[in-house]
Amino acid sequence: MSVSLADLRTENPGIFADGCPTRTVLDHVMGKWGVLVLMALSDGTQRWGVLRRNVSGISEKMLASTLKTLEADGLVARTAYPEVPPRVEYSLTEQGGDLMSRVIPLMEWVAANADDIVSRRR
Amino acid sequence: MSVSLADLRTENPGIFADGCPTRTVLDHVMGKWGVLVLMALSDGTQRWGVLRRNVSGISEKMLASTLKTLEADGLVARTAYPEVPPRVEYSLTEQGGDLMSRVIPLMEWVAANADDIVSRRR
DNA sequence: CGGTATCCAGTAGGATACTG
DNA sequence: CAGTATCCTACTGGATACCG
Repeated sequence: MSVSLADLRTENPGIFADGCPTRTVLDHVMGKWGVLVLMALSDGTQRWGVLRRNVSGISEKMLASTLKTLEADGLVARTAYPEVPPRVEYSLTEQGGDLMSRVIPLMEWVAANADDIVSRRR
Repeated sequence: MSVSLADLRTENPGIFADGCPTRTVLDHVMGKWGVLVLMALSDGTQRWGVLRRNVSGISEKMLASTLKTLEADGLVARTAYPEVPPRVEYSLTEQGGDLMSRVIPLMEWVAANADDIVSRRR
C-alpha cells in the first residue's frame, strides 16, 4: 500500500523542511535544466552533442554543470570511450529511470495543460 | 491507454522546446518555491500566515510572488474575507489538485530516496 | 493579519574563446 | 567531439521597513 504525502509529512515533520536532503534533491531535479536533461535521457542513451541539441536552449556551461550534478547524485551515468575523436555517452542509472517513471506522468500533464494555463494568464 | 512521453515528443517535436508554454509552466511549478507551496496547499486550505510557516524558509516576498504566479496560472485560488483583522485563504483549484495528484508520487519518491542520494555525493 | 516597497547580495546562467 | 575557462549580466531571493 502506498503512503500519502500528508501521512509522510505528519510522521516525519522534518521532511521538506528548510535545508533537509529532500530540498537538495528537489533543487537538482526540479531546477530549470535538471528535468529537461533527465527527460531527454529518458529517450535513451545519448552523446554529449546530441543531448545538447535535444535540450533546446541549454548552454554548454549549464549542460556540463547539470550533468555533473546529476552524475554525482547517481541519477545519470557517464561512459567515456577512449577513442579519437572522443565519444562520451550519458544515460539514466536505474535510480534515474525509477525517478523518471514518476516524473513522466507529471510531464504529460504539463504538456496537456500548458497551453490552457499560459493562455489564461493576462 | 496512456501515451508515453516519447510518443508525445515524437508526435509534437515543439513540445518542451525553448520558449514553448510547457517551459513556462515548468518554471512556475518546478521552481524553487512553486512545488513547496503547492505541496503545503495539498494538505488543505490555508491562511497566509500558516502557509508561510508551513513552507519553511520562504520569505514574505517569495511567498507573495509565488502565490501570485500560481494564482494567475489558475492553480491556486485566493479568497479574501472582508473582516478586521483581514483573513485570506489559499487553496488548490481543481486544476491545481489534478496537477498535485501527479506531483505527489514524485515527492514520495524524493522523500524516500533523498538521504541515499545526498549521502552518496562527495 | 496580510501584505507592499525598497534596497542589496549572491549566483544562476549566457556568450565567447580556447583545449586535449 | 567533449568539454574548460573566463567574463559579465540579470534576475532570484533575502532583510528590513512600512501600510491598510
